[in-house]
Amino acid sequence: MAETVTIKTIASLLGVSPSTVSRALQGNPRIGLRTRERVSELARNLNYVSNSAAQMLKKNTTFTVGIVVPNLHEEYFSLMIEGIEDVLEQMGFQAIISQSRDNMEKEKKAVEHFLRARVDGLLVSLSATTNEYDHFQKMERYGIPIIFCDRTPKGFPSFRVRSVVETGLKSGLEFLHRKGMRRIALLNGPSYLLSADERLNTYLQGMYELGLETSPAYIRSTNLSKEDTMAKMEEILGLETPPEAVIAFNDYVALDAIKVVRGKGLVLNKDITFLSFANLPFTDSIENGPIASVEQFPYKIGFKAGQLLEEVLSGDAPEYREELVYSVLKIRDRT
Amino acid sequence: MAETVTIKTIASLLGVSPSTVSRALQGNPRIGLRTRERVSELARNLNYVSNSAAQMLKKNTTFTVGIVVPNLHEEYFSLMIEGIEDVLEQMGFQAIISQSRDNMEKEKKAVEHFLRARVDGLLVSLSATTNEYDHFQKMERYGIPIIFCDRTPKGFPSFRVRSVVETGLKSGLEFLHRKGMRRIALLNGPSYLLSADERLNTYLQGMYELGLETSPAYIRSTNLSKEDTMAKMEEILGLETPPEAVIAFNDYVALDAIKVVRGKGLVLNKDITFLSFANLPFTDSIENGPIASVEQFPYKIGFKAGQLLEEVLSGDAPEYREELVYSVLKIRDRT
DNA sequence: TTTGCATGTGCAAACGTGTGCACAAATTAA
DNA sequence: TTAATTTGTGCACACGTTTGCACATGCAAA
Repeated sequence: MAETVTIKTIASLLGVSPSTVSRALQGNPRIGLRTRERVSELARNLNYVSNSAAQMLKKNTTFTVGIVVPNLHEEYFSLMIEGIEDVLEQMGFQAIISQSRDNMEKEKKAVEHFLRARVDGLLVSLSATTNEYDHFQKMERYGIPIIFCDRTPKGFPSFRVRSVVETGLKSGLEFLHRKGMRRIALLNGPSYLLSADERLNTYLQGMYELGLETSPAYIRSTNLSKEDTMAKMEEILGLETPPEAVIAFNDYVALDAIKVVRGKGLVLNKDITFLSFANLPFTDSIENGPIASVEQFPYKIGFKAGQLLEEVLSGDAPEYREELVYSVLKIRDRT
Repeated sequence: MAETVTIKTIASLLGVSPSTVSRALQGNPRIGLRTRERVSELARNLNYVSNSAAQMLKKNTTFTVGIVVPNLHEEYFSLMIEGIEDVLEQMGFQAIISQSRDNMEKEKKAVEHFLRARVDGLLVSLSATTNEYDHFQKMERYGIPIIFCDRTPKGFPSFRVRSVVETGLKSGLEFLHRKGMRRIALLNGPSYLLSADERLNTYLQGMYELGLETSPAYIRSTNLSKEDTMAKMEEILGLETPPEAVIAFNDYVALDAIKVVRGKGLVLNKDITFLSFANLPFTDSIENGPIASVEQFPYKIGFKAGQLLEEVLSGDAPEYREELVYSVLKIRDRT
């Protein structure tokens, strides 16, 4: 309908120059009070909104940061995003979000888009299939800082905020041990995720410290798809001596694995017990769900990541750094 | 680190003019093959990425659309987003997402940001607290089309894609009736949402058609916060003759309401039965959850909204239009 | 009177990219 | 030979905004 109104429109309508309008809108004290008021009133009436592309071109900053997460439906990530947004808001920054759907190509496209848009910073939780980091190097070559959140890359020096699984998982193993369980399996995530690595190492060390035996047959990794998770759970249950407890990579993996258990007519928390990660709000409502969860505080991870970005942007973080958020075991009542 | 590389960098390095580089990168056939190849090779080596702000300024288009949803953690919305993204992707558009957290002020800020960024279109699911539409009018005055998805405004003419609750809900009422239930309550959403309106009207009409009595005491609306939902459910259970069944605005409301029921020591699907909307994947795993759900096909809603936007952008949709997606009842096995 | 200093405004260039037009060189047609 | 055409490239301006600098006016101090 109406033509887009620019600073020039206002200028010619008021018989002043565009520069005066620009300064008036910025509240520059060198512009007379009367002019300033006339400008801002007309701007309001015409619904003037500045063109951020033009501003960006001049100022070389966008006050915008990009967020790339594997998906949006996992509450874990949306809580993380809320943590990030809460920091950004008080910095006066806007967040724009993209999901990679755990697909490296989509992740690359999203990153490329953000680079073209010249965001001031990037916060990333890696897609499960990402095994190249060229797209991130490109960003850094353009001087755009990247903070990796929780799903951090292996062997790629960077700023990162990570959840420490060790604290919560060791408590979990001790808890299962106290319950009398000895055969404990690990249904892990893909091996190229640091978080999967950490779970595995902690599991091995924890089992060793408790004097429990481990076996390669008890350790499986899923690519996080429902199909693969169910297949791997089948394998675990098909063993001559199946485990008494399974530690699942996260609640979603636990849910998919539980489907297999139910399908076989086994009784949860009796024939087999689950312990999981990422304490989702709705897991309380699941019939005989995981007996305990390792809470990782995703909101806090996002919040710290936002703060770290703020530091980096203000030049206070000269060196790559890693921030840690310690996990805690939450035991559920399953009587 | 490295300076940002522009078209000029490449031009001076190659001893040609910026315009030649620009044309070469666009594959303009007027540029000689040799030059074209030299340019694109150097561009690749320097990791050149075009500055979309500059492009936008010239071409007055961004190939970007904004999405504003109340929140990201409800799978309903993230599925809708996936539907939208799948259309946009094949159009060669990028989606950028913002959440309003059901807060009108945040919604306004997000919309304003998208206006400044001059997105080519906007897809919106209204925040639950939105009761003014000035920010949307502003967008339209700038010629940016808006498609409302599912949470559509009342009394504000617009393009919209809406779920039709009638089909699924009437089947639901008949289903409860066949199960022998007569006292059926409605725990509705906020009255300014069209979807709440439609649930109410369908409920009233359906009850009438089945010859069942209705009473104002059986009709409550929550603002969707956990606290309010629980309070309203308390009210319903506190009645002299509480209902045999409750129709909840959606699965989240049902979950919160179910907490109250459990807290009172009542037995689900015996003392009181729930029927709900928005068939979330995890509701299957809830102990004695809703006996049936009205499936609204959020992915389809998003997909249709994307297609409608495509039409509008290509000028094929001169008039405001409403697309409907019909709901269906999904009955769960609760033996 | 000149000088100095606010006060308020405009000019012009710049950010990175795209494009109409002109033009030079090479080729072909007459 | 000259004229017409093709092929390849550059100039200059535009998009909307910001900003260093100049300048014009008014007014007080020297």
